[in-house]
Amino acid sequence: MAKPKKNKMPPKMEKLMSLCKRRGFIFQSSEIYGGQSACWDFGPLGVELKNNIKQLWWKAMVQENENIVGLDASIIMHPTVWEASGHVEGFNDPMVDCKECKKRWREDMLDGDKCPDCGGELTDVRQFNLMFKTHIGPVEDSASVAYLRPETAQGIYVNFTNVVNSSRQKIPFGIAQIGKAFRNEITPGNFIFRSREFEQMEMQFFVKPGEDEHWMNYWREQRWAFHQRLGIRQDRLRWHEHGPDELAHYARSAYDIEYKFPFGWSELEGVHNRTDFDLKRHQEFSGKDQSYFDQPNNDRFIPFIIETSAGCDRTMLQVLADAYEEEPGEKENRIVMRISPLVAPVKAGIFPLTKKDGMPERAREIYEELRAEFNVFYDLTGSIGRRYRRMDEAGTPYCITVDGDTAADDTVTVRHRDSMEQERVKIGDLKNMIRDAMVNYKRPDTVDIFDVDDE
RNA sequence: GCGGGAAUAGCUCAGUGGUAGAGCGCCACCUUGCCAAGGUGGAUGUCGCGAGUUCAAGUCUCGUUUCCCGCUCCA
Repeated sequence: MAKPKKNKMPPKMEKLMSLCKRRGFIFQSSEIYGGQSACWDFGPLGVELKNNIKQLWWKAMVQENENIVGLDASIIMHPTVWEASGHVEGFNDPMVDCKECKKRWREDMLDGDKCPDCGGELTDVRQFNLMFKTHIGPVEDSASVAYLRPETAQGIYVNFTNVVNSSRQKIPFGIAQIGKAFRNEITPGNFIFRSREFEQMEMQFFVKPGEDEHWMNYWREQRWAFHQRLGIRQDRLRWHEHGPDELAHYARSAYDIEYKFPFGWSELEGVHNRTDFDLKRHQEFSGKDQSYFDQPNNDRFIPFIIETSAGCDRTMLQVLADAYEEEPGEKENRIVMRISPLVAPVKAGIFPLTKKDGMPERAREIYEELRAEFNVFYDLTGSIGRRYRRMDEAGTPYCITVDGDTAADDTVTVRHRDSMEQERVKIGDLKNMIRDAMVNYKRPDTVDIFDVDDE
């Protein structure tokens, strides 16, 4: 098994990053200027994949649940929001470094002024603020200070009463949002796993106190099912329950879904019981009533919140890492991305077998027909095998080839990415074939030559 | 921020003081009836940046910037 080398990331991560750049999934931000650390740009294939993941999440939340509605809140919010949320206090960590062993500690977690590890002398306290600070208006004085949101959830909480009053939703109901969040991480890294600008997919579910643990269980099941829908290998997913010492200040219980990345088991998303902490705090800081009136039962209460909070970029990295495989080939390894057709950036490549006998023209006709419904790709450059392999790296599930028989019987060769098998398919059946694959995809059980040991 | 590593073509790298290189990839044409075949031609570099030493610096010295890995945290 491949062990990570010193000063190196795991081999599979290097391979994956290389492919992502080569094929146009992910580029480093501002690369021509030397790069901006922990910021990433999504290329032509990457933005398709990411959009597909977001659309699937939105469908699973908003479209398939009549008691969940959407929201798109502003990134810059009133600064008091972050006092109420605890971020101004909680995201300001006083840090000290040991002058001897160079370890870093949170000053408020230490007893003395000596390093707990080696007993060395510690540096003076430095404040680390995890929130990006900016200024509203042209003058940089303290009155105009503002923060980029470090999480999207608060945009939902502060709109709770707006949604109740405008949408006629009754508890229990949820508000879903996809959006960017920003954290000035001290330790970003592992490709897009932890970046300073990232995207969250959050659904906050408002429930009656006492029914909170029931809904925790319900949403845990729903979120687990989502990853199966993404076509992720199940043996690489697990739950992690937060122990009492891990729980955030707002949480009563918390579960994380973890994925076995090439760099180890890491958190993908959380399902948290946030109690009535958030709405109570906003009621306190804003002076506006945040309670909900249950008319049929003549009952007034501040709802509990069950939060499902997923990292969009992490989910994308999960899909990419789970998909990446190398198989021994005759000359060199075949690299194939086994991405589910549901979220694959390109659903099919359409090729003329040769440039003769009107094949390019016929292939373009099919291309025009299919691209009205799917993202498909036309290519006539290089040998047919080379074109197949290019599509393997893009994660394209089907290659459709027009050959000499096509003109006679209106059939094409369909080459399957996962099995590498070929079959004749009627041109008129192509759309249904792709639609069906997007619903019924089953990832083959394959051995990953880069797989890491269990921890 | 602290410690370590690194920076040469799109990618992987070679080049230890004397004209800037290879493989792969990319583009064009030829060839090609199904898994990175072959041929011909082509584009692409202030060797991260700035000083210094030297007749001469990708190469030696100093500085600097950036990235990567590790350290507290989390989506």
